[in-house]
Amino acid sequence: MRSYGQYCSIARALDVVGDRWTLLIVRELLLQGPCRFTDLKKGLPGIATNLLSSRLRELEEAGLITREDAPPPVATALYTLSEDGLALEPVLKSLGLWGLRFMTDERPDDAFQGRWLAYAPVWFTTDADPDGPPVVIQVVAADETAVIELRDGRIHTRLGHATDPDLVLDGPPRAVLGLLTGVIDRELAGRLGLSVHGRRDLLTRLQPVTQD
Amino acid sequence: MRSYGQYCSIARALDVVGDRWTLLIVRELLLQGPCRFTDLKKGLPGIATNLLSSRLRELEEAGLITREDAPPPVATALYTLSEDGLALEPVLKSLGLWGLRFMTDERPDDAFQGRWLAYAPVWFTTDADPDGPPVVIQVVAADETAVIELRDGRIHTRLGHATDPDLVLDGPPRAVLGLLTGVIDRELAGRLGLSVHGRRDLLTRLQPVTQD
DNA sequence: CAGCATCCCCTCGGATACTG
DNA sequence: CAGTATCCGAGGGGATGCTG
Repeated sequence: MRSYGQYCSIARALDVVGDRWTLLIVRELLLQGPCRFTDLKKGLPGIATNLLSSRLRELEEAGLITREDAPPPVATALYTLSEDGLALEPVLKSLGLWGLRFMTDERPDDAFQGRWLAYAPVWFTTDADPDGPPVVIQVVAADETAVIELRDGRIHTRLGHATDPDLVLDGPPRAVLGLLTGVIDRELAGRLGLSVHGRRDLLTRLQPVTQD
Repeated sequence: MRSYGQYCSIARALDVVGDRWTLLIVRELLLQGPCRFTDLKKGLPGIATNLLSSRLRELEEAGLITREDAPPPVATALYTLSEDGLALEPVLKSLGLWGLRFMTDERPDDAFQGRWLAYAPVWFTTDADPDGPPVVIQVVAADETAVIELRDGRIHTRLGHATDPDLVLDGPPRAVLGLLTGVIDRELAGRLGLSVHGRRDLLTRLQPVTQD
């Protein structure tokens, strides 16, 4: 990216991560941890391979990622976020929190991945009753499944299925994620096709975080 | 900007503000308040006028700014951040905080403006002794002057000169801003050409903020 | 002079094909 | 699997011109 040529930390940050795709590559590395080329490509539907390889080179030159040859079982290059790269997490959080306001716009062709189902509750919600009993929520959206666990005031998520969840949410991504992140209410979620089974009272445990 | 086509709030945020110059336009509107076309152009050295006008149109369509015809004394259009636009402040703060790590790189041709001297302390530092006595610091860098006032735990800045400041910092932007934001120490600032007059002990009052 | 629109040129991004 | 090579169109930068 051409430099903005301004002695301002925002402009200098954008000199490094302002290129198209760059912040989404960092998102993938934050969500998945160290990745191979193909892992990144899968997580970034639509990116051209030449762009991905050139962005990875630029990120390495800027010191945001390191490229290592993985040990024998894998035998391929692994891209890992450096300390400077990991430090972008608050930037992606605030950007994603701001972007929630656009998640209700209907764009049926948008790609959707289970990982995005998993990180949203962790980054954008808090447990309203941190001292309350543990809760296990199963979420299903667009053939992707994830488990949200509330325990000790922390929110954990993982892909896959839960055994005996307290609450099950199933529906299109807009309905499930919209309700979880608080951008739509339960009534609208229902009209968008959300089905809820189990202890729906537990939904109040998840509260949208407020910025700063 | 071409959409990323992902149902992810980070990707959707970048669909709106990921274009080149867009976030810097928002920065100007946050720092200056409502602006005329020419105010923005002055604050964004290097932007082409056609790009500025097209970005302003896109920002208006996205609902981030409003365009109003100013009352008679000005008789020109005024661009103002909407609520959604103002909500980008935490994004710019976290981005700028992250970008501080690049402010020590020497790039002599970078443009520098007094406003950037003023916002850095407000966004990136806190008063380490909020109950301490009020402090007035005069900063001078690259012919730009600003006043930093610490009072009641708050940090205020304005462009211009102070009468009888407690402390005066004068030097190249890298030295002044680097020291204020904590990315370089006093010794290095001195070697970069910083001159300090007055109560240099007051410098400890300004502490870099930590992210999240 | 403020606020664009137009032009040219060149870089960048996107899609596809191809290789170690 | 992990990229590189290539082509083409879109977008950015810069200069200039137009309109009130």
